[in-house]
Formats: sequence, C-alpha cells, structure tokens
Amino acid sequence: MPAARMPRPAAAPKPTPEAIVEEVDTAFLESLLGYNARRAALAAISVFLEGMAPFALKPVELSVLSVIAHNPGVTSRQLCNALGILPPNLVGLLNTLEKREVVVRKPHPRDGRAMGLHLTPAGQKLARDAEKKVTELEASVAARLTPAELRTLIALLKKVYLPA
Amino acid sequence: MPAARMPRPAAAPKPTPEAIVEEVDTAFLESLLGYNARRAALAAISVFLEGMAPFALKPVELSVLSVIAHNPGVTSRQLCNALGILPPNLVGLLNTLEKREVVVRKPHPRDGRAMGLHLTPAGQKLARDAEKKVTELEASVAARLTPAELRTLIALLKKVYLPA
DNA sequence: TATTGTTATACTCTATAACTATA
DNA sequence: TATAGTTATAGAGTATAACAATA
Repeated sequence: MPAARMPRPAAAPKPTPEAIVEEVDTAFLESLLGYNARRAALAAISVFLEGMAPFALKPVELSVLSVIAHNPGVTSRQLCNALGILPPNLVGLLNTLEKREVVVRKPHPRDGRAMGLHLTPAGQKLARDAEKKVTELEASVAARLTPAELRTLIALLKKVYLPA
Repeated sequence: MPAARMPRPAAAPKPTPEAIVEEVDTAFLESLLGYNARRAALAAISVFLEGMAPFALKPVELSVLSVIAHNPGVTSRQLCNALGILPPNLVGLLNTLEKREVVVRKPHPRDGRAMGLHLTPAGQKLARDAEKKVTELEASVAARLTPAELRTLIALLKKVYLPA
C-alpha cells in the first residue's frame, strides 16, 4: 500500500543553506594563464615600488627612461608604440621627466613635427643606476626560480605577447 | 708656420646631434620578468575583453563569480583575500552582480557581521558558460605554446607570486 | 578591543575627441 | 590628406579613512 501523500516537513532550523567555507578554492582561476600572469606582474610591481622608492621612479617612468637611454633621439610616437602607451598619456610623463632635468625634447633633425628625445647627463646616470637596481630587484622577484627557469619563463611569456 | 688661430667655424647645419632611430631597442626591458609578465597579462586581458563581450563580464567579475561558484557561502572578506581586492572596491562589484540577479548576499550562519555569498541558478549557469568560454579563449592566448609549455609557464608564474 | 561590511572620497591609470603644426 | 605632439576630459581601477553592527 502506497504511503499517504503528506506535506514535506518544514525545513529544519537552518536559517540559510549551511554554507561555511574554510579555505577558498581558486583552482579554476589558477588554471588560467591570464590570471597567473597578472598576479605575477602585480607581485613584481610591488617589489619594484618598494625597491625603487629611492629613485622616485614609477615602472612606466623607468621604461621611458630606459628606452630613451638605449635609443637616443627616439620620438614620442616610437616610444608609445614600443611601450603600449597612448600619446596623450606620454605627454605628462615626459613633462615630469623634463622638469626633473633628466630628459630633453629636441627638434627632430628630419621631421619638423616630431621631437627627438634625449637624456641629460643626469638622466644617463639615473638610467644607469636605476637599471642596475631593477636588475637586482629582479633577483628577489625570481628568488624561487633557478636561472634556467627564469630564462624559460621569460621566453614563454614573450611567445604569448610578441607577434610571431 | 703654425696656422693662425681662428674661431671655429659655426657648426655645420646639424640643428641637433643627428640622431635618428630606425628600430626601437627594448632589449633591456625585455630582460625583466615584471615587464614580460605585464605585457603577457595585458595581451590575455585584451583577448578576454573581446571574447567575453557577449557575457558582459569584466575579468574581475568573472573571478568573483567563479570563486563564489566554487565556494558557495564564501564571505566578502575571504573573497578579497583570495583575489587581492580591497573591501571597499568589492562592494560595487557585488552590487552590480546582485542587480543582475546572479549573486545573492545571505546572512552568514555563524557570524552576524559577515555575509555569505551565493549564486542564483542564473548565476550558476552564467558561471558555467563563462568558465567554458574563458577556457576556450585561453587556447588562443596560448596559441604559440605547446600544452607542455603552457603547463610549465603557469607553474613558473605560480612560483613567482604564490608564497612558498 | 577587533573585525565585517559599508560609505565617501581621492588618486592614479587608461581612453577618446579635437586642436596645431608640419609632411 | 595624413601624421606628431598636445590639450582637455571622461572613465576605470585602486587606495585610505571612518562609521555602524557584531564578535
């Protein structure tokens, strides 16, 4: 004989579906290349900001300084293309660096619209010292990697973002 | 008989130290882990934004959705710690997702101060579909890497940012 | 007293449109 | 007409201080 049909008893006094998370599982995100690359980049930036404080250089400012150092006469447009900066946002960076008297804008020898970017002697020294320091900081970011692993890591990252 | 001392002729018509850069050398920056990680992360985000447009989910929103999906009842504080988001900035994210009716805040069963975060059925479907899509997009980001290289890359990135 | 979630707010970063001078 | 540099401005992302409710 079939059991009589009866209303289900009211749920036991669980004010919510008892759900308490002890440890947060982020396994899915950690399987994603983009997520891991971003977390690693943020870790590196954190080390950079701390270690570069004496130079008062933000990451993008060191990038600008370094590219000018290795490419004297480079134009703003070339800098923007190389670093992925938009032209309006480079203007303020260059103004800051020019006020610090480490960068100078000179008229371009062949194109009257463009400016050739150069470092002052002080800028050359700053670029040298800052590049040396950031190279040291890299070692602490990559502290848990062997030299071979670091080389592999950088090579694989380049395969991700550099055009084939 | 010594040539008479005469003023040096005005410099030849070189208005500036002839400096024309053909190709920009970024070798120094490309030797830095942080620079490469950031460029790779930006490349991945670009692919994400394009491919995830139909879902109208920003990267951080998918992260939030995914963590809640895999950790029902997780608190805001736990989410912030897991994803590196500051609590004031999570509030707006959760408000947006709650207005979309994919996330619900429920009172925490044991801690009256906290909120347990849960997905609605629609949120569960969105999380499933979005995770599937982002997994596909990963393949295009890592198109130039072999499966083994991708595994190596992710493992090495974790060694950079995860505590030993 | 310490912690969770929240509000308000400020600062930085990034993006778009439009102007000028020159090519 | 197209491009280089610039201006102004808007939007997104990220940061700190302070408060109410609860532990």
